[in-house]
Amino acid sequence: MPQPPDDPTTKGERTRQALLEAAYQQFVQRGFHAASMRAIAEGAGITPGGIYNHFAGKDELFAAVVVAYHPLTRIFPQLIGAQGNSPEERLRNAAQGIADELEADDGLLNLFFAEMIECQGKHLATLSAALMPKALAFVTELHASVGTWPGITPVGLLQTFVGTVLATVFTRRFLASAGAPLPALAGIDEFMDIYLHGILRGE
Amino acid sequence: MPQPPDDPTTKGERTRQALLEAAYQQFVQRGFHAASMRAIAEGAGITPGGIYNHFAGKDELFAAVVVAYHPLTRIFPQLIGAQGNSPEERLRNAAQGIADELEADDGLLNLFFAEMIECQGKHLATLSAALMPKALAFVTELHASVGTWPGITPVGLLQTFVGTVLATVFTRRFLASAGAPLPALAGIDEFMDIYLHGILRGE
DNA sequence: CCTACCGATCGGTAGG
DNA sequence: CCTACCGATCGGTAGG
Repeated sequence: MPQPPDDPTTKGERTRQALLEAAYQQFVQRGFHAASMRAIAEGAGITPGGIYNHFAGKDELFAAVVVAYHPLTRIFPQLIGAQGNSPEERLRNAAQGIADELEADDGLLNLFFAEMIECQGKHLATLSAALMPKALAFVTELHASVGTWPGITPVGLLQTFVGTVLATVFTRRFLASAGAPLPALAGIDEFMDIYLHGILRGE
Repeated sequence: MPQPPDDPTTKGERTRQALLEAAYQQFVQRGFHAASMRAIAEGAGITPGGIYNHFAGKDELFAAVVVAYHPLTRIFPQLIGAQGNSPEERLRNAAQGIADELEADDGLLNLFFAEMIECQGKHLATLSAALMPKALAFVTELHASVGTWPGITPVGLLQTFVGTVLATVFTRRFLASAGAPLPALAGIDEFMDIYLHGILRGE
C-alpha cells in the first residue's frame, strides 16, 4: 500500500534523511561554500545527480539543514520545558540542558556561525518568527516571577539568558582550541552563578 | 634614498595595505572560500596576478588579515588600558570600549566566526600566545582586587568577562537581524549590571 | 605589476 | 537514481 510522503520507511525518505545528515556534516565541517555537492552525495551513498531528486539546489539543501539542526530550534524547547522548584532552578536546569546539547556536537554552533557569515543570516528571521511566540510567552511569565534589575525587559531577559549560555559554550571552545587548560575554565555552573548573582561577591 | 620595507610612503607598501583592506572586506562579507582573489585585486586597484608580489597565496593573505583585524587583537588592549576609580568601573569602561569597537564594524565579529568555521580556528593558538601573557597578568591582579565567587579562577574571570561582552554584541546583532525591536534589547550597560551584580534583584 | 593562460573543481542538467 | 557532460569560475603561474 502507498506510504505518506514523509514516511521514514520509504526508500526515498530514507535517502532524504541520509542527505540531510551528510549535508549537515559537510556544511559544519567546511562551511557552506567549501562543502561540495559531490562530497554530500558520497556521504549519503548516492551520486551527485541524485541529490536533485530531493532538493532543488545547494541553497535549498542548506535551508533544510538549518531547519533541522539550527541551535535555536534546540535552545527554545529546552528553555520552555525546563523543570524546577524556583525560577532560579528552572533557569539553571535549562542552561545545563542547552549547554550539554551544544557541547555534545560542535557542529551545532558552527551551523549558527556559517549561516550568519556565508548566508548573511537570511534564515534567522524565519526561524525566529516560528520560535519566538512561545519563547516570549514563557519569558514574560518568568520575568514577572523573578525580580530583575530595572531596564531589563522580557525580551532582554531572554536575550541575556541565551547570550550567557552561548558565551559559556563559545568561550570554552575557543579557549580550548587556543590551548587553555580546560579545568581552569568556567563552565555553565560558574556562568550561571554570575548570571544569577553577579561576579562581585559581597553585599 | 631607499626606504625601509614597511615605510607606508613607498608604493609597494601602499599597495600591500590596500590589499589587506580589500581582502578584509571580501573575507568578512563573503567568508573565506567565497571571497575571490579577483574581487580582492579589484578592490585594491590591481590585477589578480599582482597579489602574489605581496602574499604567497590566499591562505597567507587571510592569515595577514587575521593578524591585522581579529577582534582579539582589539579586545585585549582595551581591557588592559581601561581606566577607572574601582575594579567595577574599570570593567565597565573596558566593556563599553570593546562593545563600541565591535559594533562599529560588523566585519570584526564576522572575521572571528569565519576563521573558526572555514579555517577550523588554526590561527587562534598563535594569536592567543601573543596576547595572553599581558592579559593574564592584568586579570590576575584584577582577580585579587575584586572578590569573586569561589571556583572562578583568573582565567575564568577573563573568560566570563570577554564572553559577556561578546554575548552582548552577538545577541544584539542576531536579534536585530531576526527582526526584534532594538530599544527592547539589552545593551552593554544591562549586560554589565547582570555580570557584576546578577540578574536576581533582592538581597 | 600586467597579460594571458593553465588545470582543477564547482553546481547543475539531459537523458535514460 | 545513475552516467555523462556542460559552462563557469576558481587559485595560481609564466613571461615579460
